[in-house]
Amino acid sequence: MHSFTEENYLKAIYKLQETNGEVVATSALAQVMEVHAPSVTDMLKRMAGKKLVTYQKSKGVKLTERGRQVAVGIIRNHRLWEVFLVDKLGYKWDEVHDLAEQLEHIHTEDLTNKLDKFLGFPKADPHGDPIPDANGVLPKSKAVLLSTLKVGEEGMFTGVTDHTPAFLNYLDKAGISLGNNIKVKAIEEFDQTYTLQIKSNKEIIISNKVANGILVN
Amino acid sequence: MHSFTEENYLKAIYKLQETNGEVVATSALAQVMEVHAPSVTDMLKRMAGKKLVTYQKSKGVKLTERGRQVAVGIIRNHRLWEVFLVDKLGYKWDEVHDLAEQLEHIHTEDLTNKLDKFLGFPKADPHGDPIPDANGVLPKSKAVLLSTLKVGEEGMFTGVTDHTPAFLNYLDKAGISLGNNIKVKAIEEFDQTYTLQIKSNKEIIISNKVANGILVN
DNA sequence: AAATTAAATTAGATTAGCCTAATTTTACTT
DNA sequence: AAGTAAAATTAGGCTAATCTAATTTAATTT
Repeated sequence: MHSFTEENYLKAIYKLQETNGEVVATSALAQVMEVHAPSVTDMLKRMAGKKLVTYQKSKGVKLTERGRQVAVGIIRNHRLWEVFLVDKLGYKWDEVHDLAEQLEHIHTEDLTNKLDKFLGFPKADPHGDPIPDANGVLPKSKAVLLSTLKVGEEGMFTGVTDHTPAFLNYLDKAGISLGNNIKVKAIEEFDQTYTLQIKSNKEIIISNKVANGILVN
Repeated sequence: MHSFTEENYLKAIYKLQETNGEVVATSALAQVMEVHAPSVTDMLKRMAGKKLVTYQKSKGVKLTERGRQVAVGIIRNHRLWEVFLVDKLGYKWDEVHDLAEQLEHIHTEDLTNKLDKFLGFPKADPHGDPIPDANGVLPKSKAVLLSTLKVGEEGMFTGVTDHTPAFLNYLDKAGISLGNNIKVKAIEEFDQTYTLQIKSNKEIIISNKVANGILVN
C-alpha cells in the first residue's frame, strides 16, 4: 500500500505535530528522518500527490486525515509488536525499538487486531506509551514530568520521555520500574538533584536529566 | 543486510535448485519472481558481485554456500512465522502465506531463535513443511506423493505439494487434515480417482490432481 | 551443417528515494 | 527598509530494481 519510507515520514510528521505544533518544517523532518532537506521536499511532493499530507511550498506540512489514520495505525502496530517482543519473546524494554521499527510496517487491519487480541488488548507498550485503539483513538495522558513535582508530592511511574537504551538501562540499574510509586523527598537547589522514595522503601538520588525522562501520574 | 528483493531471489533459486536440479535458468527464475528475463540477468550480476551466487553468462546460476545459508535462514524464518500466525494468532493454514512472505524478511539471528523457542521448537510449519534448524540443516523427508501408493497401502498425511489456498480449502472441506492416517482402498483405472479411508472411519473419493498434492509417510 | 526457434543478454528508459551545489524564499537584524 | 542569515527549493545526478526493444548465444530441427 504505502512504502516503508512513506510510512516512516508519516510517523515522523505525526510525532512532530504532537510535540512541536500543527505545522512541520522541512528541516525538522530532515533531522528526524536523517536525510538532507531536498530529499524531504521531494518526498513531501510525492506524498501530497497521494493526499497523505497537505504541503505548501516553503510553508511546511500537515497530515491529512488519511495521513493521520495511517500514522496512528503504524504507531499502534509498533507498540503492539513491542509488547509482543517483551511479553512473549522475553526481550528487555531497551532492546525492542529497532525490531519494532521493522515489524510496524507489516500490517493488515486483521493482523494488527489479532495481535492485539493475542496480547490481551494491552493499553500501553513496555515503555508506558499508550497504544491507540482499533479506531485510531489515542487516550490522552495526563502524566507529568517527575521534574515538575514539588517536595512531598508523589505519583506512579507510567512512562518515559527518553527512549534510548542508555536511559532505560540506567533506570533498570537504579531499580526504577514502570508502575512504581515515586515520592519526591527532597530537591537540592544547588545541583538540581532529586531524592526519591521508590515503592515506599528504598531512597535514591537522581539528576535533573533523569527526572526529565520520567513521567508520573 | 540484504534487500527484500535479494532475499526473495535467493529463496527462489534455492527452491528451484531443490526441485529442478543444481543449475537454475534465467527464464525459470523470471517466471517464479514474476519479472522479465532482463531484470533477472541484471539481478544475478549484482548478486554474483556480492558472492551470493555463482553466475556464468548464459549458463544459469547456483547459490554459493553463503547464498544457501541466507536462503535457508529466510525459509526457517518464514515457516516459524507461519506457525506463529496459526498457533498463536488463530489464522487458518490457507491464510498465512502472504503475511509470512513479509515477516520472513525481518530476521536477526536472535529474533528467529527467540521465536523458535517461544513456539516450542516446532519441526514443521502448518502445511507440514520442515523447519530448518538454527544451523541451517533441513531434515530430509522421505514422504511420498499419495498418488504413488498402491491399493491397500497407507501412510500418514504429513505435507502438501500444492500450497494454494484453493487446494488447502478443498482439503478442509473434504475433512483431510495433517496427521490423519490415509489408506488407499481403491484406484479407479478409468479416471484415476482414488477411494481413501481417512482415520479408519470415513471413506472419500479424490481426483488424481488431489492425490498429487498430498504427501504421506 | 544450415536454418530455425528459443533463451539470454545488451542497450537504453523509468521510478523511488536519496545526494550535492546553486538558487530562491522567508525571517531576522540593524 | 535594506541587508544578512537561515530555511527551502530547484537543478542535475546516482543506485536498485524494474521495463521494452534489439541483439546475441545456445539448442533443436531439418
